[in-house]
Amino acid sequence: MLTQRPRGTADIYGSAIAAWRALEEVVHATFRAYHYEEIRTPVFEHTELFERGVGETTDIVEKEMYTFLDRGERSLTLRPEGTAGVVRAYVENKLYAAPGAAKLYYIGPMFRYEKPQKGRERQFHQFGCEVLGSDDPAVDAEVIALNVDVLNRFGLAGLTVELNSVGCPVCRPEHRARMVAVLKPAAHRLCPDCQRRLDRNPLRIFDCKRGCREVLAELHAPSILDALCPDCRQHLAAVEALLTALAVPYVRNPHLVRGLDYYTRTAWEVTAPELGTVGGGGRYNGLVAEVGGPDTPGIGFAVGMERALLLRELQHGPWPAEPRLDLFVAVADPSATAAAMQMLQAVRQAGFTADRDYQGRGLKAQLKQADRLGARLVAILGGDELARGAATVKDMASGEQRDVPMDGVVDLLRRLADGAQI
RNA sequence: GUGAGUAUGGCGAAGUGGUUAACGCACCGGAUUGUGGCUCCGGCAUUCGUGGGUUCGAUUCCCACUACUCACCCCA
Repeated sequence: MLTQRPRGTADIYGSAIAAWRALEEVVHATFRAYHYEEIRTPVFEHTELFERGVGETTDIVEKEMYTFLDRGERSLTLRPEGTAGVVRAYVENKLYAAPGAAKLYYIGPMFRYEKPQKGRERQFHQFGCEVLGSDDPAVDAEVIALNVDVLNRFGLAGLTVELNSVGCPVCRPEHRARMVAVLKPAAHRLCPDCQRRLDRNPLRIFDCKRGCREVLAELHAPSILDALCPDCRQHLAAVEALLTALAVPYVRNPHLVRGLDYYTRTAWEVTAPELGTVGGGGRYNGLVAEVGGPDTPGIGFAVGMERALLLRELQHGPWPAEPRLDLFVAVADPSATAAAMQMLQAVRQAGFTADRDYQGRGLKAQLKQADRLGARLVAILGGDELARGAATVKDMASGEQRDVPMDGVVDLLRRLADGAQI
């Protein structure tokens, strides 16, 4: 146990880091282009925030939260998703007082107590955004376009936007009641999972893979799209028209249900054939009021970063190796240690990457190491060089070597960087 | 929460109820004095996830536990 990470967590290091940083850079650059501001909220919040904000009956709240008491007997929970914390911060800091809609994005770790499998961990990472203060369908369309754009910028292809409307407090309860009324008498014909869904989330039965859909068809169970109220219907139509205008390809999926209770109207998922869901989002017009703020419409999405990275690797293979080392300093004699360190520091401070051996290995082994590290140049420093006041500098690609004054190595590197030959 | 599979050196991977647990890669050292990539030679698991049991004897058989992987559920 002592040397084993907790289940469902990962150490991210080595060759994986480059891919992570690249993704993070794409995220920041994309949100900057759309004029979003980053917000960093705590990784833990009061448990009630998630209970209210995510929904008491969701899987997340019922069985997936990392909840603990702190020393002051407060119940705190490691955030299982990003929206609740951002909405809380929006209300607490009165960001609604600023003119216009608030456009916020976040990036960071989330925590859910789940059984790990491919693309699913207990500590995972999401980036996402929230737009608070506008009910304009143009915002829906822009946020969906942004959701796709950021993934495309990361090099992901073949993504599909699945789009649906889950209605609003006016039309959803009605639809739900009609579904239950139709299905309840036939409950015994549904699979055990769907019998539970009937009470919890009847819309999900449309997604059943075990034949329950046939029962739905036979009973003419109502589709949510047919049950939408005029306002919701109009909103959806406007969003679709704008997506088309933006050339964002999407498919309607009337069975798409977002897991969290706070969603209203627009709901979507971005999926990849290789992996399934990479990200998803929706509108949540009741959430801000639910957590005690002014009645404010909102919309947002989240993308699973592990999944984006996984997909990137499936589509393009392993991330290319890190850039090579500009200079390796081989210490051929301990008496040259100080001179070697001076050279290293000078080269590093000039903006190049440089390294040496710390194991006290022989010159041969140091050259071998330099080769493995992909060093462009190796500077050999020993008794001879000290006496001469010049390092023996070897070009590892050509094998040629020549004497270079101790303080001339930076200059040489600069010339090489400009394309000169050694 | 349900189901299935797997656990052998840094990594990959053979193997058998019984003296010294293959092999490949990596790593370390050497093959001329202070010089890499190729080649050659040598070194590198008192030990086979952990704990029990069966047995004269178990890494190989049984049980439990733990971890990992995959699927379901759900989701990112």
